[in-house]
Amino acid sequence: MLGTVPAQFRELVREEARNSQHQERKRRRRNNRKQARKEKHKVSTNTEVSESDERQKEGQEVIILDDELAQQLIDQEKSKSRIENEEEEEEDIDDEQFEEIDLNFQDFGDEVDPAEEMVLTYDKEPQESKSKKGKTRRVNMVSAEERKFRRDFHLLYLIVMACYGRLRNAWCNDTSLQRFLRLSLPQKLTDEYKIVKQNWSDSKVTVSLKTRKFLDFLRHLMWYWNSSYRITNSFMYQKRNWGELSKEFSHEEVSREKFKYLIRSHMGSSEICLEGFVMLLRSLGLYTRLVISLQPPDFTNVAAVDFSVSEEKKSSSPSVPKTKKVTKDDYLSLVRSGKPRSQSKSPGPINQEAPEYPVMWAEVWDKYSQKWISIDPVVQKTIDIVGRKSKFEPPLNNKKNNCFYVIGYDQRNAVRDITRRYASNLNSKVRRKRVTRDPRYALWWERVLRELNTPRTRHASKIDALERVEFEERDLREGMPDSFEDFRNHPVYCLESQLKQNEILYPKQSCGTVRKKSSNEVTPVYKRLNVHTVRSPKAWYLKGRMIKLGERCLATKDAPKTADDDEDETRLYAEFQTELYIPPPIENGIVPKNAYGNIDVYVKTMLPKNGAHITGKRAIKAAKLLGIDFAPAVVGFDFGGNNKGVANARIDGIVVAKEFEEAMSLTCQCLQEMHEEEELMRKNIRLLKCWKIFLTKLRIKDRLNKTHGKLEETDETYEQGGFVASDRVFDTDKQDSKSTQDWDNYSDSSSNYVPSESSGNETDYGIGGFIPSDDVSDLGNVNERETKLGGSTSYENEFDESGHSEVAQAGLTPRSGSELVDKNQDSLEGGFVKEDQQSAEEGGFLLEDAESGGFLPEDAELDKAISEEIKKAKFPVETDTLSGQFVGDEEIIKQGEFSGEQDFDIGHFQNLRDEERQGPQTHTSEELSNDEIMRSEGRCGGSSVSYATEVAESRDGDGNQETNLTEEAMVTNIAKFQEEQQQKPVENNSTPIVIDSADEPEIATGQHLDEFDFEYSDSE
DNA sequence: TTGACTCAACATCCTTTGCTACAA
DNA sequence: ATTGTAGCTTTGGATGTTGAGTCA
Repeated sequence: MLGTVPAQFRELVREEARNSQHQERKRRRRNNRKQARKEKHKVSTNTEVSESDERQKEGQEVIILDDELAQQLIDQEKSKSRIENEEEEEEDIDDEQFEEIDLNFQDFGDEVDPAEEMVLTYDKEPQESKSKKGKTRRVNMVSAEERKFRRDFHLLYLIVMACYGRLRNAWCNDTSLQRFLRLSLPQKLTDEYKIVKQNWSDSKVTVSLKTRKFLDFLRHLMWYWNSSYRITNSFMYQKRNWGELSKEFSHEEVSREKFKYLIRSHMGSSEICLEGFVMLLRSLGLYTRLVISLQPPDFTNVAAVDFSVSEEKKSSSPSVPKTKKVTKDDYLSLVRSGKPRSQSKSPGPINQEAPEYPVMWAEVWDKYSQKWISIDPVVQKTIDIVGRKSKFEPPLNNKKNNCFYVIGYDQRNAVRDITRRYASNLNSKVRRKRVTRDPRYALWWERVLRELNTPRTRHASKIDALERVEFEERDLREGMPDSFEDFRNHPVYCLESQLKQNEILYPKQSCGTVRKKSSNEVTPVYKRLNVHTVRSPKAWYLKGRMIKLGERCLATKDAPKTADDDEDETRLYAEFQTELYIPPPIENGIVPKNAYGNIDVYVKTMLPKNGAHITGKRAIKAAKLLGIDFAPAVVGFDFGGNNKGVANARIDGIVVAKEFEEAMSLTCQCLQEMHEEEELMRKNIRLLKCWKIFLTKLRIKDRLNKTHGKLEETDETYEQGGFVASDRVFDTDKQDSKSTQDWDNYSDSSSNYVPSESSGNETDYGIGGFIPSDDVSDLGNVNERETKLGGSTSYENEFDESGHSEVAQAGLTPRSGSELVDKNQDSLEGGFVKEDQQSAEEGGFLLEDAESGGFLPEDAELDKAISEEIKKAKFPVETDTLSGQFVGDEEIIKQGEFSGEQDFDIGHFQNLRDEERQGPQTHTSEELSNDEIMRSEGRCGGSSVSYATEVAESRDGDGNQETNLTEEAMVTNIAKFQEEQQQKPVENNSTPIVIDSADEPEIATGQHLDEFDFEYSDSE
C-alpha cells in the first residue's frame, strides 16, 4: 500500500495538470467557436486567437522537477501567498489547489520516491487575462458555493428582520403604554385632535380640508414627539456589503420591560422613538402601520468582497482596488458570536453617522382621502403622501440604504409588502435586486409574509384592496425603463434584441419606442405579454401537448448534430399552437405501447383513457401474476448516473386497464404482505438457527469435557472469554497453558487455529446480553484480529451499533460464502454464555447434567422444535444467506451425533467442514477446539470489501441504513488497515497479493501480513 | 456621472430510451 | 449457455448572468 502512495500523489498532480489543460483546451475551443461566429460578419480575427494562445503560454509554466523541488516550490508559494494576504494584495493564486497538494506532501512526503520525476502544471495567474489593448482585466467573482451562501444569507436576513418587525409591532400594541402616551399628550394637541375628529364627522367640511387639517395635526404631533423624546442613539441599522458583515455595529439589546421603561421615560434609540410614535398614533385610534425597510446584503453582488471600500474612498487610490476574499467562516462567526473573527479583518465599527434616509417610519391611514400618509419623525422629520417618488426612497446607488423590501405592520398584526409605494423603479431596477425575481423565491417570500400574518389578517381587508389598486396604478405610472439594460426581464416591456433564443413575439406589435442615449437610433418596444416560448414538437410532447393540425412553425433552430433526421433544423411552436395530447385509449385491456414497449406518462394527462397508473415495485410482478396486459410507465429521463450524457428512461410503475386497478392494488398489497411475512419467517428461522448452533457448540464443548476431562478453571475462562475456555481445554491437554496468549505458537502447532478475542475486551462480554455495541465500534481490535487471522475476514464489521440487525443480535453474521455462521467466540464470550453459565451454576443448564448423559430433555425438545420450524418453511431458506452448511448441521443433529447416546465422532465432524472449506485435512481430536469448529464453519477467506458488500446485500430488506453502516465500517476498516500498514517498515510492494487458503497457516502467524494489500480471496 | 458595449468567467439549462464484460 | 448487472467515461454545448474595463 505504501508503495502506491507516491503514485497516488503523482496521479493527483497529473490530474490537476490534465484538468487545467482540459480547461484550457475547452476555453480555446470556445474562443474559437465564438470567433468563428463573429467571422460571419467580421474580418478574420486569427490574430486574436494566436494572441490568446500566446497568453496561455505566458500564463502557464510547465515545470519538471523532483519531489523535493516540488516541496520547496509549494512552500515558497505558500509563504508567498501568506505574505500577500498580510499585505492585502490581490495576487490571486489558486490557494485551494495548492493547499490540497500540500496536504498530500505533508502526509506522504517522506515516502516519495526521489527517483521519479513528475510534471507540475499550474496557472500562474489564472484569473487574469489581457484585454485587446494589453491591459489586464481582473476577474473578481466568487464561487457558486459562495453565491449560494450569499443568497441564503439574504433570505435568512429577510426572515429574521421580518420577524423582528413583527415582534416590535406587537410591542407597539401595548394598551397600557398607549394609554400612558395618550394621557401624557399636551392639552393643546388633545384639543386639536378633538377638532380633527369633529371635522371628520362634519359633512360640510370638504375632503381636502379634512385631510389638510389631519396632516396639520400629524405634523404637530410629530414635532411634539420629536421634541419630547430624547434620542440617545441616532444610529439605525443599515445595509452592509459582504465585506462589512464582520464589522461591529453597536446595538443595544432591549427587552420588553426595558422597552416599556424607555417609552415611559421618553428616552432611547431612534428606533424606539419611532415605535413610541407609532404607539402614540395608535393610542389616538388612528390606523397606523409600523413600516420597516429591510436592508439585506445584496445577493446579486457576486464580486469577491472588498473590505476597504470606505478606506479606498478616503485614501484616493482607486487605481488598485484592494480586495480580499472572505470565507463563509467570517459571516458565520459574525452570526454566531456577533463579533468579528479577527481584528485585522474588521477595521473597527461601522461609521455611525446619522443617516439621511430612514429605514423605519410610520404610515397612517387617512380614511377621507383613502391614502396612506407616511411620517418619519426621526430622520427626515417629514410627512409625505407618496406621489411619483417617495421622500424616503434613497437613490439606487446609495451604499447604506436601499428601498428594496418595505414591510408594513398594522395594529391587527397584518404584514404587507408595500415596496411598490416607496420604490419608484420597482419593475425596472429594484425588482432585479429582490430575491423575488426568481419565481421560486417569490413564492417563498409570499409564504414568509403569509406565515407572519395571523389567520385573520391573511385575507385582504378593504384597505388592502384599495392599496392594491394604488399599486397597480403605480405599476402603470412607472412606465418604460429609461435604459436598455432595464428592459431585460422587465415584467411589462421588452426589446426584441433581448429576447431569449426560444422566445418569439407574436403578434409583433410595438407599443412604443426607446432611443439610445449615445445615438439617435430608435428601437421599438414590445409588451412582454406578446412574448411566447417556443418548443419543438418533441418538447411539447414531453409536456403532454401536441401541435395542432395545420399550424405553421413560428421559428426554427439548428437541429442537434446527433439527430438521425435528415432535417437540419427543428421547427418550433408556441403553446397557443398546441393542444392537449390525447393518448390512444386502452381497449379490451390492451395497453398501447411505444417503440420501446413502454408507455409515456410524462404528465398525468398522458395517461390513456380507461388506464390506471399503478406505482410501486411490485406492480410488474402483480400484473404478470394476474396475467393482464401492462406497459411500464416512463415518467421522465435521467441524464446522470452511470450513463452520463445519454438519457435513460425513468420508469415508475406500470399502466394497466382501469378495470384491473382494484385487482392490481389488492394483488400488490397481497404481495407486499407475503413479502413481509416471508421476511419475518426468514428472520425467525435465522434466529432459531443461531440458537441451534449455539446449542450444538455447547454440546461439543460438553462432549469434549466428557471425553477429555472437565477443565478446572471453567468459570474463570468463561468470564475471560467464552470459548477461550475450550482453548484452554486444549491447552490443558497439551500441558502448555502458558502459551495461551501466544497465537503464533498455536498456529504453528495446530494449523488453522483461530485465536479467540484478545482479552482486552472480554470484560464487557461478561456482563451478559447480546453483542455489546462497544465491541462493534471497536474496529481497532477488529483489525488486530484480522491481522492475526490472516486471510480470515473480520466479522465484527457487520455488527451495526444500533443493533437493528437481527443477525447481529443473534450473534450471527453472514460471511464471504453467503453463509451464516455463529459469530466466533465473541458471542459466546459475551452475551448469554455467561448467563447460561451462571444458571448452570445455579442448577439449570448444568454441565453435570450433560456429563450424566447428554442434554436436558428440554433441549432435545427445543432442538426438535427448531428442526420442525425449519422444515415448515415453504420457501427456500437456504438459498440466499443461509447455505447448505446449516443443512449439514441439521443432518448431524438428525443423526443423533450430539444426543449423547452415541460417541461423538469428532473426526467426522471436522471432516465435514474441512472438506467444504479446503478439502480433506487430517486432524487429531486433540487439535480440535471450539474455535476451530466455529471457524471451520466459516469461509475465512474473502476480502473484507466483498464480504461487506455481501452483507449489505443479504440485508436488503433492512433498508439503506444498514448498508451505509456496513460501508462505513468497511471504510473505517480499510483506513485502519492502511494506517497499520503505513506504520510498518515495508518493501515497496503495492500489488495486491492473493492468498489462497492453502497459505492460511502461514498467514495465521501474522508475521507477513502487513505487507499485503487487503485483498484476499478464497481458492475455491 | 451614467449608460452602452465588450469580454471573460462562470452558472445553468437543455438534452430526452447503451454497451460490454463478466459473474452467477 | 443464458441471464443479470456493474462499470464504463469524464462530460457537452448553448445560453444566461455578472463584473470589470472602455468609451461616448
